[in-house]
Amino acid sequence: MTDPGAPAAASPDAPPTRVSYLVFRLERRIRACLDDALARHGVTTTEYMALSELRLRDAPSSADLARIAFVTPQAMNLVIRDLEQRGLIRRDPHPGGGRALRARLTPKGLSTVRRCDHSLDAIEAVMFAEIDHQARTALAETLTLCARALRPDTRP
Amino acid sequence: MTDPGAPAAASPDAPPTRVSYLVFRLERRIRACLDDALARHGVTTTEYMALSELRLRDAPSSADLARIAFVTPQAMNLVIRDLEQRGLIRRDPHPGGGRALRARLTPKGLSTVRRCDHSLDAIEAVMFAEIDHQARTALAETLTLCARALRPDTRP
DNA sequence: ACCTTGATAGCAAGTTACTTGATAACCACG
DNA sequence: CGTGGTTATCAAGTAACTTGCTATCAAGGT
Repeated sequence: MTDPGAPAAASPDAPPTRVSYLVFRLERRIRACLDDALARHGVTTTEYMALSELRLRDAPSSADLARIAFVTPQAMNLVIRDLEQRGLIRRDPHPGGGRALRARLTPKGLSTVRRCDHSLDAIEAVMFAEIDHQARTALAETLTLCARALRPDTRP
Repeated sequence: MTDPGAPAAASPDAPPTRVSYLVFRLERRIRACLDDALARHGVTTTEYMALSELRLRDAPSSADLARIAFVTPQAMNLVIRDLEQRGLIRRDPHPGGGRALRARLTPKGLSTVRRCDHSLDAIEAVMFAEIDHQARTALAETLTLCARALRPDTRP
């Protein structure tokens, strides 16, 4: 059978493979593996990403998280409210008043995100098996620069 | 207002940013830009990827394309049939018999995919503005290796 | 001949992770 | 006091998948 990874020739003008396309493909692969692994912990990849961001930041609101993840406030709110109902996070009104609710991980949420981390560690170990340390850091750096260049909000 | 790009401190144990997460974020950004640009040409990102693959390969069937893109045959079939109805591709029965239909780009499909290429060129130009040529090739190479490592089908 | 096997195309329904649009609460400002 | 900005939340819709099923076609085994 034809190898799905190799172009298999037969093209009049051969356009080079786009980096964007490589990003799409890799994202699909990681997500498929991660969805599968996280299902055993009862969370989705989207939820895991929100939980990770909550651990990293200082009690952001749902709208803050939406800006971070480049999604609409409504989309993030659905995720956050679901996580709250399942006891993985809790939300308190902002001390300075206002309508914003500051979200934090509960102990249960923290232990969940730690278990998910181990699942992702296993996937990245496979993914990076043939990649040396220098190439990994170069990859992370370049990906960060690319994402920053495509930001909609113009920043310094 | 908080910068959504920087972690903004305040975390007990600071876990390092995962490469997977960087891939997810960049994919989201590229897709948002590309969906927007391709809408003017009347195709979606998914359709554009299928059209690109059709230009690169020698008249694959819908099932072939599904394997290439890591989706189910049904999912790819929906895309292919829609593209056929819109006259961007045509399908002929396989000369060796069988049920498979070999898909090819029509002239209209080819000109469409070329116009889409220019849209993607513009996006990648922005994305790579601060990235030198060596880092770009290193990025492409590492992404390819990572995707290959996560393949479900074991190949040499 | 007959029947399974394997690969394909196609239909139907359901899911996930979003989207836009609208409503309402809350604060600060002029 | 009203006006604008930010937030949460409800409602409906969409893109891009998924699983499950059926039907067609060719090749191989008995």
